Amino acid sequence: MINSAAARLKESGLRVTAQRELVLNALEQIKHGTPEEILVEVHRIDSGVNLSTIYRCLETLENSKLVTHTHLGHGANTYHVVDSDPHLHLQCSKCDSVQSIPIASAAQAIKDIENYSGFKVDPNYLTLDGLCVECKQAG
Amino acid sequence: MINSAAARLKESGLRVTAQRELVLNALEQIKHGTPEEILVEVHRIDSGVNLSTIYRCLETLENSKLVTHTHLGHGANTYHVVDSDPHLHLQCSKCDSVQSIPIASAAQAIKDIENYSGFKVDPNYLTLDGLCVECKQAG
DNA sequence: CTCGTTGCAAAAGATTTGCATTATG
DNA sequence: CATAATGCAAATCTTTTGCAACGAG
Repeated sequence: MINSAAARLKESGLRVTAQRELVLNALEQIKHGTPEEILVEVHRIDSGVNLSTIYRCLETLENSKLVTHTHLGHGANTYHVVDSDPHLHLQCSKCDSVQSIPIASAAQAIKDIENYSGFKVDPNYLTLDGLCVECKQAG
Repeated sequence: MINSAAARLKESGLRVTAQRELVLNALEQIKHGTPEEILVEVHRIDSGVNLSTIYRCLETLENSKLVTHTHLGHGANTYHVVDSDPHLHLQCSKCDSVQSIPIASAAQAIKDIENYSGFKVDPNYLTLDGLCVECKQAG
């Protein structure tokens, strides 16, 4: 837990609602997940929360930079909390497993890309496809 | 044009159909696009082609490595032809513009990430979000 | 000719929206 | 108490699938 969900909402100037706290806490539990997966986690605490509320909360939280999302693989979007230790995602195109690694491991490389392109890269959104260790060996 | 669409299909052991040629040629024209955008381009030549055929063609072509796709931004999937000069995509989160840069500029980045994680990265799928030059200056 | 491919329509899945109700500040 | 957020149901958008007709090899 970085900081209480309520505190982070307040800092961002957002209303503190039970649902938003639940979404933030759920994301901290599961690290990353689709709206559907987040709903399941939220329902462990309060089964009355609606899917469209999850979507709306995620949109609000993303606007306030409390969460971000990436497009993992071929499925639905995946959201995760923004924290002090940004990371990038590696997804295996064979088994769909997702691995997170600290952004530092690619920091210099990202600088190279920025210098080359003039682009300001947002590493929170970075997702790479490829083969994980297991599938690489198996294949 | 890298090689005639029909020739590439034949090389890959695929049946040569008008629709597949149209999809390949459309992708060469527009460089990258969603199934819907590809349909529009294909319809300039033959307005009888069905959207589901576009989806099926793309799937087939992707299986044979003639095209790949990435998840750009917040919208639908984007497909592009595979050519001899692989590139990665940079998408601006503000204006949604897409810039392609040669893979070489990220080669070291990818090596670093592979060394760190054990992952075998497929750079054809790589898309970075961030701010393009214009929006960076504007913002 | 045979079997893969296509068109069409319907189904399935994901996300968004209108509106009445509830709850925060 | 005013206004933003929520629940619910319906609408929308994207992608997939069953099936009969068509076309490549």
